Amino acid sequence: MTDTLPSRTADLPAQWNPGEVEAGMYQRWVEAGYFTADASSDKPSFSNVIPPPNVTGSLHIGHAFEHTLIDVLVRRRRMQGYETLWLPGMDHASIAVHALVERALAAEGTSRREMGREAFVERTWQWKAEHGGKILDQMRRLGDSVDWSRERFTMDEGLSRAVGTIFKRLYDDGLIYRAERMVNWSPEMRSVLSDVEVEHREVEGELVSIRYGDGDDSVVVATTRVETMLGDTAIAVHPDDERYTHLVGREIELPLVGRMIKVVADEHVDPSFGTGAVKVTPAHDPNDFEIGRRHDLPMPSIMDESGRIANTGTEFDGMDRFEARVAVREALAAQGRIVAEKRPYLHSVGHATRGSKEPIEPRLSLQWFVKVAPLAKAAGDAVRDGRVAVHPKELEPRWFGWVDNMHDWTISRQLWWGHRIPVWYGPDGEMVCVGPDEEPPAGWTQDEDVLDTWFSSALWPFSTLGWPDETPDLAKFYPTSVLVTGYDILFFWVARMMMFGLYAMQDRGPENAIPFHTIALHGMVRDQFGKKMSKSSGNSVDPLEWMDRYGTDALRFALARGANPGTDVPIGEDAVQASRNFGTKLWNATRFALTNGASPALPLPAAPTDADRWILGRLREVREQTDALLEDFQFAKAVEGLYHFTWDELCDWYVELAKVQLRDEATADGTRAVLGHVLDALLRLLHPVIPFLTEALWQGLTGRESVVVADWPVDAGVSTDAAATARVLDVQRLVTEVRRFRTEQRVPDSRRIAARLVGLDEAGLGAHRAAVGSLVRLDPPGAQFAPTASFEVGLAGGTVHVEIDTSGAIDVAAERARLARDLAAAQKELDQADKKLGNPKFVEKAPADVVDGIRSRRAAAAADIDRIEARLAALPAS
RNA sequence: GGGCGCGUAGCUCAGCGGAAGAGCACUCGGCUUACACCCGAGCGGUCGCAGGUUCGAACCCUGCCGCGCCCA
Repeated sequence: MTDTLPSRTADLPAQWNPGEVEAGMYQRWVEAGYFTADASSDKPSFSNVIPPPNVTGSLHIGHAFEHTLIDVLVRRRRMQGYETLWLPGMDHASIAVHALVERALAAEGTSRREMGREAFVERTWQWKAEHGGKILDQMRRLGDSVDWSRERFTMDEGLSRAVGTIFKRLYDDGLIYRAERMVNWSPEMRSVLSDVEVEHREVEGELVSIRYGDGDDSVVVATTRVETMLGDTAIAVHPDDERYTHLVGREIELPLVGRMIKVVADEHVDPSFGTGAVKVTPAHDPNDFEIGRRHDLPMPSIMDESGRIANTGTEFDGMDRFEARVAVREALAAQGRIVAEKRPYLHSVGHATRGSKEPIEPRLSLQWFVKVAPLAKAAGDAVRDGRVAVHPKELEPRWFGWVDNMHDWTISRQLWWGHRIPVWYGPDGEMVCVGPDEEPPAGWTQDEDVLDTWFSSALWPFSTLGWPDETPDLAKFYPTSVLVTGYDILFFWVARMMMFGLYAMQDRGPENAIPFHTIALHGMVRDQFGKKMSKSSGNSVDPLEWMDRYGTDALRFALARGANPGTDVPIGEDAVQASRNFGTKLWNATRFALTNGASPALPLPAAPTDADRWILGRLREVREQTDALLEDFQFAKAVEGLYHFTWDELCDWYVELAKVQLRDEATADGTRAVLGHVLDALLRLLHPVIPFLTEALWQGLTGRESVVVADWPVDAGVSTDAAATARVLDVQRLVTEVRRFRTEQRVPDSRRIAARLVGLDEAGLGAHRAAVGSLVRLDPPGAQFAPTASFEVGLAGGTVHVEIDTSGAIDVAAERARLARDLAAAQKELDQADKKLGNPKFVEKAPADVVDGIRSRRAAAAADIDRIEARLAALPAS
């Protein structure tokens, strides 16, 4: 009886109302200091940095996904006794912020150039204070167990110092250089972009064929960017192309401009494309630039930084590039020089992925670069020699494909929001790189440009820990343990973090220079049909809405449950709802347990029942499996396993069996202990995934402070009992068969019917008579028991003969149909087994255990057939 | 054009050499004293196609068809 154990259900509301509880619960966790790391701790460390979100950003489903995975890892390690640090923060998103602030300025009728650098930067800080960092509050709603006391921003003083320090080192080592190169230019931002900030897309343009020169000395070339002809300095043909041999070395007049340009022979020209002759604009096309270098051609720039035609001395000067494209074509047409036009013509054009999204313009420009070859090689080697693991391993080729073929990285940006390049120029063109503690020579001027945001993000795993100073944090938490991020941005900051980490920390030796031991890659969140989410297709979702509707835990559970390593995660509202339902199920099961006096504080029974032994054994297996899967970043399988255990085993079977055991004084206390013990462990195992719900339930169950800082479940010394498990499985099989019979015979679920179970003792299930009766609502046979139907159920322990009084005639046709289905299944089984066993090569070559398995399956099938046929024969004719 | 990957139940996906699985959806029956956000029972698949290896192939190999992504 429950007399000695006060019911604690009173502590637990009948329903879980996440919206009312989550925020307060999170605040308590933060105030209790659970998430604050201690660098002086003796515990082993588990640290990771959040891949810094953009200061302009707000939480989207991809963040929710990534943060859920990280939080699962972090919360588990915390419970396992690690000194955990999950460090939050943001990057300053130079281009995105510029786009925002400049748009606001334009609306006010001014511009950054008008207001000047200092005022602009001030204005931008103000913008950040007012609007930046929405995502940080949203992280609180998600339950991220981050250490807010260590929050960082890439423009913080300390992090800026790190930027200056590494720039100086790289510069002094010759790994940063300034050069005039063909770059991706954004006329709208008036800045260069790096290769990874440009995305090539197929667009409909035009292909215009133009005749240069006249008569026998003329050549036809084709282009999609007609306006660039103003900057042509040559025509190139393949050296073996006999059509043009007579022209090579001669000069042809460039239409509209009047300049004489050379015809050059170059191996890289594809003679089969178009006319086999190409116009060469060295200052405005990467391929042409290379041709220009090989043939020492002039490289006049014909466009200014905002994409307007300039310095051609033609009427087109001052026109925008797209305007000029039309005007130049029309002018050429007027001269009869247009030979052909294809429109629309599908071709690939680079577009800015940040800020403006406009087509980028290849442009010759003086910029700062990082010489990546040695750094990228080190980044590749770290994975090659196993110092850094990539999970899942299948994505390693993607990593190598990138770092082994990396181009030099353009790090200067013609922007003001960011870290200004620490190079100063003297009056006579001298140049000096000034370190953080150094003073520039008087009268010298600093480079105008700022650094790419990723230059500072690349330092994130150590700049946030205090580098370049040798801080306790750095000593304790670097290298970080794992970087969880999407495979789609492996090239963005992950590669850069690796390069800079290995470089900056090289004094620590190869093992300890790495920024993280493991790169765990996840996929992208897609809609429920597997389609990419995007604003334009209208299928993107707001995670906050789902959190409002179903609670944070439901969202986290749904996301984690879909997280197979490195693959995309389709998710729809259905999945979130199903996860909410799971939480409710767990809630109700715990309430049931509490109502019945369950407690983990009770001693496990000295003489556990089969059901006790079974569920404790299963708990052990599930715990071990969960551990193994989480160690391998297999979130989906881990969560799925816990879902199955909770719902299909604990709730569907153990709780139902427990109801019987609780009615019996001999087993009641043991059941309370087992229920309490299993739920205690289960709630801990689930806590990293659904922190809020488990906290409420666990506190209710244990009366203790918080599951956040509870110990991760370990071996309780209970091993799986094979015999007890077999008996429980037999009970399940028997119960299911009787339920099936009841359903087919249309006996209402609520109606209790009398039945006799013959052979139960012989099958080893004597102790489960009451349980079976309870689970299928059977009454013991009374004095007047007169069965109207009977059937046999073959179990591992023996055959049980079920006699049932259905209080009337049975539906013979339904029973016959049921038996026929069973017979067909058994017959198929028998045939398959016979076929295998009839093959001498199978018996000879297959492993003995496989052959034995088939033999016993055959025997079982044969027995089933005999039984079913006998039963069919005994049925009255219908 | 080069590389990587994927085609398994209506949908989304596990399984990757020895009895075809899950969630959701669907059908039928149930307010059975934790839970109708639930319970019980069910329906549903020549595992893209064609060859090959093997005693045995959804799983390994080859080719083809279809679909993604990354890099040119």
